[in-house]
Amino acid sequence: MEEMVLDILRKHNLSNTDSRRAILDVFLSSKNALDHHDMEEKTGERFDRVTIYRTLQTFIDRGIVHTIPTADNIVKYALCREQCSAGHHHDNHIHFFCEKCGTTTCLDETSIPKIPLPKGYVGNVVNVVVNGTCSKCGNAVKR
Amino acid sequence: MEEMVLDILRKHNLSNTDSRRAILDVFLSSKNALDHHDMEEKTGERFDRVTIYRTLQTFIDRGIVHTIPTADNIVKYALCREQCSAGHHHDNHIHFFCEKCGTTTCLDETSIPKIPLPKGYVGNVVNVVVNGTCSKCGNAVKR
DNA sequence: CAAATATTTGCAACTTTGTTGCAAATTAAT
DNA sequence: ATTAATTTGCAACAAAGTTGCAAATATTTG
Repeated sequence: MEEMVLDILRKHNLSNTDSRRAILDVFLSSKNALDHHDMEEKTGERFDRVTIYRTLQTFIDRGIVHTIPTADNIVKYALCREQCSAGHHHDNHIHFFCEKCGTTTCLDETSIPKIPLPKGYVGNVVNVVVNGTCSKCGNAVKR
Repeated sequence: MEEMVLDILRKHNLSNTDSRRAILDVFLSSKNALDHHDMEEKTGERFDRVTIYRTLQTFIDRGIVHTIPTADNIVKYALCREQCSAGHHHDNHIHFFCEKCGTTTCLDETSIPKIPLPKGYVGNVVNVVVNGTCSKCGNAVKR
């Protein structure tokens, strides 16, 4: 895990600092997307809010992390899986927002269908967020 | 136009007040989705921020307006077209966010394709936001 | 390895966005 | 026209996000 973190930093030409390592660690050990507040908490409150904002922004700029616009209007961040590069994100998966537990997940198994656009519109990145009940919360109900 | 506004209020059992009329007016005369700030501006700064927040919320609750989660993470509001009712939105169209001019538009001509979900997930509302270049900005480039 | 340079961090201060309680004003009902 | 219900604005607050700058840390170079 630690090796993975260093690898990511090296690959993207980022200097190896405490906060970057800590934040990447949190991402790697979390199944769900996280917001700024989660990140403060999970890094043990040992970094300034500003540092976290700036680190997340750096990761976005380098294509390490992408944001997910969810219905509750809090920016959530998640690791990019594939071929994202600086300034260009290609997260081709669907995001799922669970209305019961509030978690946002990247559905890596899925891919976004082709979206037909009216004449004159040129699409770039497509965001699909499905709101509903996740597998964990749905199963709980059946009991 | 004025008649339309009153009609909407009557249909949803809402009392006829200055701010509600003004805000509906703005929606009816705007092609794009608007955020809270836009709304303050376009109503001529004559309402308190709180009133605008509350009025927008009321409209959402009644199914008159829906929100659009965009990449820039500012809540944008737009009129519901079809069969939205209190507590249940059915906006089945795609939203388009223009990276050049920053406007968010409802593409009424479109509809959201069926999104296949992994086992265990139950979908409810699906949000599709395409980022790209809108017809206006794309044409401008060609010159 | 140490000095020089570049980058990153934390602090303070601030802006923007959104919320809540309550009294005054407006709207609707009788 | 009076009463009852709803809506508004104000004040105060909370949370989210940004900026400038000096101190601290990381990297480079000799």
